[in-house]
Amino acid sequence: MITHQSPYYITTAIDYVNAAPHLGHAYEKIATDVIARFYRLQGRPVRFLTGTDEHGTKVAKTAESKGLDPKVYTDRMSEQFKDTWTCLNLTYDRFIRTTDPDHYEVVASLWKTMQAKEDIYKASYTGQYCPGCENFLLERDINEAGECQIHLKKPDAVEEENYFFKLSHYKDDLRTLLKSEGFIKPEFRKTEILNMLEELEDISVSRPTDSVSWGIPVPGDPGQTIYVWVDALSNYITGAGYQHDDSLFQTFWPADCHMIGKDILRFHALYWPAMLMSAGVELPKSVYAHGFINLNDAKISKSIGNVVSPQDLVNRFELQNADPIRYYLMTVTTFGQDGNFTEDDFKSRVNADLANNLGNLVNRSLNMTQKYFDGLVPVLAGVDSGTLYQPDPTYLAEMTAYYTGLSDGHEEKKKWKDGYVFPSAESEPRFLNALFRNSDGYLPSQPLDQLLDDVRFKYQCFDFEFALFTTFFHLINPVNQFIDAMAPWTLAKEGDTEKLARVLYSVLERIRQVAILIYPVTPLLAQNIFEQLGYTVSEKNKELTLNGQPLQWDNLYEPLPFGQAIHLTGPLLPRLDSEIVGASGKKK
RNA sequence: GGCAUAGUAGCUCAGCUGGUUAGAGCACACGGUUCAUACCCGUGCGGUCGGUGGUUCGAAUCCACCCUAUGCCA
Repeated sequence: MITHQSPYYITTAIDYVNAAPHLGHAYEKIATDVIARFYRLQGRPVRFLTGTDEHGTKVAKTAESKGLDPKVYTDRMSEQFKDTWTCLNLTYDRFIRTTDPDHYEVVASLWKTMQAKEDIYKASYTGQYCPGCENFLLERDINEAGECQIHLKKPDAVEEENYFFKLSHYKDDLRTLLKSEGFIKPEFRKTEILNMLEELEDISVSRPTDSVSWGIPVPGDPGQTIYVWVDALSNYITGAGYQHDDSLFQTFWPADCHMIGKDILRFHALYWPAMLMSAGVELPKSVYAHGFINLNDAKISKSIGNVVSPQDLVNRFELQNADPIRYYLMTVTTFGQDGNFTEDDFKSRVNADLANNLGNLVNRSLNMTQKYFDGLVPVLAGVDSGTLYQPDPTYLAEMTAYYTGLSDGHEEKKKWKDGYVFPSAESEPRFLNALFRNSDGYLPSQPLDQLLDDVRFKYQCFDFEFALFTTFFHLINPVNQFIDAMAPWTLAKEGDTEKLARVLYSVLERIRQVAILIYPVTPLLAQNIFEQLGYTVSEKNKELTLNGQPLQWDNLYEPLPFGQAIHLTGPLLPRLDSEIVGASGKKK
C-alpha cells in the first residue's frame, strides 16, 4: 500500500437495536463500504466505523418484555447486525457499541470537558409525559384531542430537573460552519439546516435515572443519565481512538465523512459540531445525508409489515452473495435522493446488467480463450506488453483531427446519435489501438483515459449511479459490440490467429479493467473475474491482492500478462429466475 | 401550519445556470448472429415533462398558487 496518501475516515450512523436490521439500514452501510473500498483502491489508509446504539428506555423495555437483562439483549441484537453486515461483505474496521467500556469513558470525559467550559447547566423541564409510553411526547405524538396517539390518554404535565447544553451559544459559529463549502452534502440540504438555525434553543442532555436508567450516568450525579444524542454522537470519536489511542486519533480525526440518513441531519449538523466546539475537538469535514429506500413503493416499517433483511433477499432469489443487492441499491436512484427497491425491477436489472451484459461477456470471452488458445491469454507477437498504454502519436493525431473536424457540440451529438463509429474490417487495427491505448474508437467523443477518470470522479462525488452507468454503457456494452463486429469465431474458422489474438486480448484486457471499476460496488464479482482471468487472488487487510500485489486503481494501466492461464469456472452470475414472493412475506 | 426535497415514456431514472424534432436502461415488437448464461448485435414502438396561471422571441428547465409523496420542525 502507498502510505504517503492522506488517511480517510468514514462513519455510518449507529443503528438502534430496538429493531432488526433491514434493507434501509443496509443501504447506508453498503454505500459507506463502497466509499471505503474505493479509497483503499486509491491507496489511502481508510478507517470505516459502524456499530450499534444500545441505550435508552425503549431498549430496556424491550429487553424486559423478553425477560432479558438489557446487556444480554443488546449483545444478541448487535450480533444480529454484525451477521447482516457479514452477509453484505462490509469491510468495517471497528464495530462500535455504545455499551463498550471505552465509549463510556469517552462520553464521561466529553461531558466533563463541556461542563468545565460551563456549557452544561441544570434546569427544570416541563413536558407532556405519557405513562403508557414511559416517555415525553412530542407535538406530533399528540392528537387533536390532546391525547397520546398510541394510548389515547391525556399525558401528564411533568416537571423534572435536567441538564441542558448551551447549544444556542454556538449559533454564530454553527452558521459559519454550515455555510462553508462542502460541510453539508448534498448541497440542497444546506438551506433546510440553515433555516433551523434561527430557532435554535438549548437542548436537554440528561434524564433523571428514575425515568431512564439504561444509559451512561452523568459524572458526579448518579441521579441523572446522559441523554441519547450526547451518548450516540460521541461514538465517532471513540471509534477513532479519542483519549485511548493517540496515534490512531491523530491519524484519522477529524472524520472525512459522517454518512447518515436525512432524518438525523439536524443532530449531526448542529448538535454534534456544537458539542465538539465546546470540547475543543476538531470538527468533521462533512456530513452526508442520504435518502430513504422504499420497498415495493411502501415505506419500510414494521406496521406495514414489509421489513425485509438482506439475508431474506439472498435466500429468496437464491443469490450466491449480496453483490446483486449492492449493485441494485447503488444504481436504483441518484445517491442522496429517495429510491425504491422493487423486486421485479431488481430481478430484471440484475439479469440485464450483471448476468447478461457483464456476466455473459466474461463467459463468452473466456470460452473463446479456452477454445481458441487452450486457455492461455493470447500473446501478441512482437508487442511489448509494457508499452500497451503508451500514447501512440499516430493515433493521437488521428483523434485530434477528428475532434477538430467537429464544428460544435451539436454536430458531435449528431454523430453520437447516428451511431458509434463501427470498425470495419479495414479499420480494425485502429480499433485495437483504441481498446488498449489511450482512446476508444467506439466512442470518439470520449477517449478511454477520460472515461476511466470520469468513473473515478463519479465515485468521489458519491455518484454511484453514474459511475456504474458509465462503466456499463461506455465500457462494457462497447465490448459486446466489438466482439460482434470482429466475429472472432469467423477469424478462427479462417485461421487468422494473429488477428484473433489481438481481438481476444483486447476484450480480456477491457474486462480486467472493468473488474477494477466495479470492485467497490461488487467486490465478489470482481474477484471472480480476476480469478477466471487467471490471477491468484487473496484478501489481505480488507484489500484484494492479485498475484500477491494489492489491487489498486492504478492497475487500470497494467495490462493482463501475456500467456497467463485462465481459470474458466462457468457463469459469473446465473440469471435470477426464481418466482417472486410478495415483499410483505405473503405467499406468492 | 412552516422549511426542504421530489412528481418526466408501462417500470426505474437522466436532463447543469431556459434555446432547434425531451434522453437512457428495462419491458415490448421485428430483423441478424451463434463464441456465450433463451445470450449478444441492429431497428422500431412508446411521453401534451403532476395541475393551473405568469415572465420570455422561446420553459421540463424561472416565478406564483394548487394537488400528491417523503424528511425535519411547530
